[in-house]
Amino acid sequence: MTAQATNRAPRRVPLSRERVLDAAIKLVDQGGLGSLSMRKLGQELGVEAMALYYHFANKDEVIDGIVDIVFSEIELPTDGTDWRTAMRRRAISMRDVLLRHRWAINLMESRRNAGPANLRHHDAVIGNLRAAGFENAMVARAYSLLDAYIYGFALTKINLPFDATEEVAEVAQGMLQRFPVNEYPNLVAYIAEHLKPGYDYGDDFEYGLDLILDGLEKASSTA
Amino acid sequence: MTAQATNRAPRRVPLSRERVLDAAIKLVDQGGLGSLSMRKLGQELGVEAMALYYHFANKDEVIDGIVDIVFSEIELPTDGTDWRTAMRRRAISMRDVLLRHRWAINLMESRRNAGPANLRHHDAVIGNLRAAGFENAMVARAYSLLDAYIYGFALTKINLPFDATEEVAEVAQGMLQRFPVNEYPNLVAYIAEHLKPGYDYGDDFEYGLDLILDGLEKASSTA
DNA sequence: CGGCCTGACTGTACGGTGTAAAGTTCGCAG
DNA sequence: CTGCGAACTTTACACCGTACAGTCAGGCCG
Repeated sequence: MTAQATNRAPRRVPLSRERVLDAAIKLVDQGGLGSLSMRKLGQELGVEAMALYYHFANKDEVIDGIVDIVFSEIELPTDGTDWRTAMRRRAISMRDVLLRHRWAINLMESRRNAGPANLRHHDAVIGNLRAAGFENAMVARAYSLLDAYIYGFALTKINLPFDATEEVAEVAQGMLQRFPVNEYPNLVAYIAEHLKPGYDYGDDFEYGLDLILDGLEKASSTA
Repeated sequence: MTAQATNRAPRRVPLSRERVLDAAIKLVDQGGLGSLSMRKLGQELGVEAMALYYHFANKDEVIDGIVDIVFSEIELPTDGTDWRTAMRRRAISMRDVLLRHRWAINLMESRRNAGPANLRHHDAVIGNLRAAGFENAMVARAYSLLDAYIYGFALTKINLPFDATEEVAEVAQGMLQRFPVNEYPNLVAYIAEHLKPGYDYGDDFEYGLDLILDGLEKASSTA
């Protein structure tokens, strides 16, 4: 039972891409992309920063990795689901994922090295639309429109400089206070009438989503 | 005619917020947000980095400034224009502006200190929709939907890791090469059939925009 | 068993970043 | 001429990504 008996474990479990990426996601979910530094990441793993470069070529490769993890969390269309249901579920799942990983939005479509989950996702969506009879031009339009809406919604919602509903009016008022009264009458009226506590900007997501799906359905049936 | 005669101009024209912001926009339009540093900005203006802190509290204030300049470039609805025309023109103008200042998208809705152009923009859009008879809840939905689409489209288009149409297929092929053949059959088929030279992803913007405007029009008329 | 190799990691260093704090210089008011 | 305040510079600090060289344990070969 002495320590050296059973070859007492290598002085430390070696790193792995997976362990590093998990730690990176944790860091970044907490403090945003800005709080992901190689030094902090190393610290989180009990290792010097430079150790990470044994497993990743550079920081970008780490980011590629966590982006693909985010993609893997989005619900894929299952075979045979009709396109409208599949797209609706995907959109809502994607919005949830993006809101859970607020840092990811800017990166999802910008990486030159798409990971397997990313490609799988695109493959499944395109497959579902093609199976539903959409021709290529229509696949492109539908996909572009839906993704733009989902990303854009997540982007605007995440970037809103307030979180809780209660604060909305306050922040808005604060912004306006620095300007002459009645400089922005419509904005003022709108805020006063509409931004009451209880209003959640996020509720409008499904309204817009269904409006878009309606439009696509009509377009695909008359084509 | 000697140099000291007419009080030979202060050793140098002093900085101004405007001059600084112009230089900042120039830097950032060329090399992205990442290439905006206080030192480079100072250098651009023939001044040490710390001189900027006499005119701006910090770098964030500089960014607030250039974001508001971007807002000021978006075409505002003019009084009396019917909402659909106004929204369509605004959307296209906004897309153009965002594509011209690719770095701005992430920042447009995230700044805690909205500038005057930003507020003026919101005021004008809300004013137009209200004048068209949209009630507050509908104003919120329409605005949210349109902005999400515009931002999302700009975001996905800008983030596309290729520029010229010609490259699209190549880049896509490059991504796929690292994976087993037939791992992503739908994606492969789609790329082969649709991403021919000549296809411009950006052309789909107006299709989606009109689909959304159609939906909003129907909703507002049946309300 | 001795020697060596190699996988995994550490140490040190360089040029970059934002910005706090103090020092400098110059035009102008008194 | 004095003094002051606006505008700018100097210096410094803590942090960043990462190049490059060094270290050290475990496994393999003779």
